[in-house]
Amino acid sequence: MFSIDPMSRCPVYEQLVEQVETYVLKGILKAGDQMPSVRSLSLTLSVNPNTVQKAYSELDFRGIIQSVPGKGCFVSKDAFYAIEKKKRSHLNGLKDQIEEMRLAGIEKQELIYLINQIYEAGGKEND
Amino acid sequence: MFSIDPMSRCPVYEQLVEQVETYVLKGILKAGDQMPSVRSLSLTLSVNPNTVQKAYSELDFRGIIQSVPGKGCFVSKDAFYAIEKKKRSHLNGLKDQIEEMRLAGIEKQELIYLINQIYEAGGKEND
DNA sequence: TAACTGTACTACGCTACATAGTACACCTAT
DNA sequence: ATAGGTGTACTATGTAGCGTAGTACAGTTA
Repeated sequence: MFSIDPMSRCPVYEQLVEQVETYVLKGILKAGDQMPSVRSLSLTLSVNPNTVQKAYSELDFRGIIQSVPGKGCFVSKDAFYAIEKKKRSHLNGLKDQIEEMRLAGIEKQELIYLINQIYEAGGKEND
Repeated sequence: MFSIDPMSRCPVYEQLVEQVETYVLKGILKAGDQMPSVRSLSLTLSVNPNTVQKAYSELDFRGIIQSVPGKGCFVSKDAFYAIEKKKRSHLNGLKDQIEEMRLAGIEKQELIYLINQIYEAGGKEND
């Protein structure tokens, strides 16, 4: 379910965090679902338990999972809402990138086309 | 002309590279313009000459400036084209981010509105 | 000649990241 | 109660990237 690219410039623990968020958004991980244990996931991904623990700790801090000592880690009830809220706050970052695209001569119509493509394809996926 | 945020997680030399690119896109830096010398810019920004040199080396590698030993560094003739080409290749990265926005429930119309806002404001800037 | 330019190199310190190992407290099934 | 799972905390080590410091060399220009 999870995959890691050790050669990426992005830290392993951060890759894990982002994958969990994406899976929650896609509905693959749902509220109440139990996450793999720190030790089992570290074996699966061939990384150190501390690295997984760091990712889980960050996810807990963000309110996406809830850690229960002795039992396990579970997807938080408000996980989707927490991520949605974060993504929405990142609209400003997206704005800056689009501005760079405009400066680089990318036409407005190209971006509109891109968006249409994504939203149409996304809708079809759920058919 | 240039400014650095030492507290940013983004390396200083990378901040410099991005600023030069942005200035070229905005037309503030034009082909043939001479860049500040490695040593003078390092004094202005209170960073090490090696850090500036690393940025200039990267810009040279990207074809955005041309280093001439003994004379100085000059904005390349094809600087704008090189950056435009790079930005266009980053459309895929933008696509992934928009897809994330869609998954997070951001409406298509919100993004369209954002784009309209940016392209209209950008046009007015040149009046 | 002197002062500027870019370039190259070594050395040091700092931080982030990842690993390794150990230990503790909690829960649960046996 | 015991054993084995769970999350958590801690120290120690190694590596890589980044930034700084200092020095040196070659080319250009006034």
